[in-house]
Amino acid sequence: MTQDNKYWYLRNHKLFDQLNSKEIEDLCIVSNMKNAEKNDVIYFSESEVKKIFILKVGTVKICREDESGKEMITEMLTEGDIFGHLNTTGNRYEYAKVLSDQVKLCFFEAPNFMNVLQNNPNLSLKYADAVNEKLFIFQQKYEDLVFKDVDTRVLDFFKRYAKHHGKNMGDSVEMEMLLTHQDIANYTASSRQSVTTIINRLVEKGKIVYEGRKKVIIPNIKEL
Amino acid sequence: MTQDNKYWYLRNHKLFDQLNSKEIEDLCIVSNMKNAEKNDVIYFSESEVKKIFILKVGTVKICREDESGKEMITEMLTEGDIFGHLNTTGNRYEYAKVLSDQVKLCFFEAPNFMNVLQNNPNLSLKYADAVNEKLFIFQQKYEDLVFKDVDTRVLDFFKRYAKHHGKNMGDSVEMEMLLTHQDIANYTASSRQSVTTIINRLVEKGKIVYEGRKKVIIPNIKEL
DNA sequence: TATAAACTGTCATTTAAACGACATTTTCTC
DNA sequence: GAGAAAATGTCGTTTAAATGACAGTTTATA
Repeated sequence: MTQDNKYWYLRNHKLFDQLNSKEIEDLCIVSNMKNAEKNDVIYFSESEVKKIFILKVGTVKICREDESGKEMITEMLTEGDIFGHLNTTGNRYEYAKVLSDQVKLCFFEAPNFMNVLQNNPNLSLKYADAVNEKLFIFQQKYEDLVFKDVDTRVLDFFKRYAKHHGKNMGDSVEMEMLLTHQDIANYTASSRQSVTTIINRLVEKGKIVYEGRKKVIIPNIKEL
Repeated sequence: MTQDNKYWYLRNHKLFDQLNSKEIEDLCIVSNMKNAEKNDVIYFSESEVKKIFILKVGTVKICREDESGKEMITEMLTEGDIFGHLNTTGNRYEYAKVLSDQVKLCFFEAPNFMNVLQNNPNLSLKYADAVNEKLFIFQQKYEDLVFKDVDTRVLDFFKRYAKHHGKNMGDSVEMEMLLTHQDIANYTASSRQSVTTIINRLVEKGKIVYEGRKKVIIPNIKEL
């Protein structure tokens, strides 16, 4: 990964698009690039140094586990998304695992990133915005878990997945399915068997179509 | 509420403690103070102008409802806490209701607050921190809802309530209970009847003591 | 201070969804 | 391409917790 690539990537990220060339160059100096592949764990919340990651290519899941090892997927992230933590306060054990064949990402060590923030009010605001957006998503997830039943949550999962990971072809959406039923269960706070049953009902109704296990087509996203 | 009171309040809030006198004065100009009393609704997410509130005195609950009117309490806030929204993106219907006899609060209209943020990188960072803290809390709430059963969630509620609303007297904690069983149910994503039963079990075990309905004592917070 | 309204207590009943168990299918790997 | 491993499909069973119903208690208010 050359310095030039790094430069252009940062330049084109929504967080940094208002920085001038000098500022981007400063960012370049404190940023690192990294590649990883399927099933790699690329981030531990318990690691020595706090880091902020920005996904450039690929898809990862962010997971937590309870004492018994039961996994929960808190986020599915893709191009342009950020994860990791700046401040060290009370963040529970959490890790990121690669779902796509490849990921490319860029990361900063927290203290370095903080320094840059300190000198760029606009960037700080954008960072606050990004955190705010995540806050909204989690508030919504929480609300969904309280108010909605499993069927609805799984349906919502497909809508959201289609939005973030699908290719639109008119009303229909085509997508590569990177998650197993168990993963979908872990994401929707449900069980593997329930997910299987719900998906099969959706397939029977023609709302979604599976071509093998890895490719899903939603014939009409509006009627899902 | 005189200008002086306003000044001292802002001056002593953690968000603003690094601003100089001139900056605090600027904040004063765009800030408003407001009093309200028990059961008043002081904030609607759907109101015309987006606002940021800072609680000075008292306790409020932040609620959401589903279509059928079922209430969920997302947050219990007290002195120094902030709520409301800066950006307008997709925040669902949400309101704040006063629980204590009195509240005093201070608020900014979003655009004004943004202006101040824009010129104070340190303040932006602190604001980002505050949002981050909220994010952590919601991630934790989500995790608890996925992994923990009702008994544990209600117990956790008492621990948290003791921490934020209790007076410590050595190992014991004394607190004014501002919530009904129904409120606790709405906060813990549970039912009124379950909460009643669980509380009575805790009382039988001597873990908590009720003096009337409004005063609760936890004899030994460490053994709760 | 009487009456209504809100809150709490305690049942039995229902229900959504997890769980266990095992068969079948697909994918991986040697 | 055969065997192992992972993923999916389909049941019956279990379970945690909601719900409904009604009685008792406290608090509000007229």
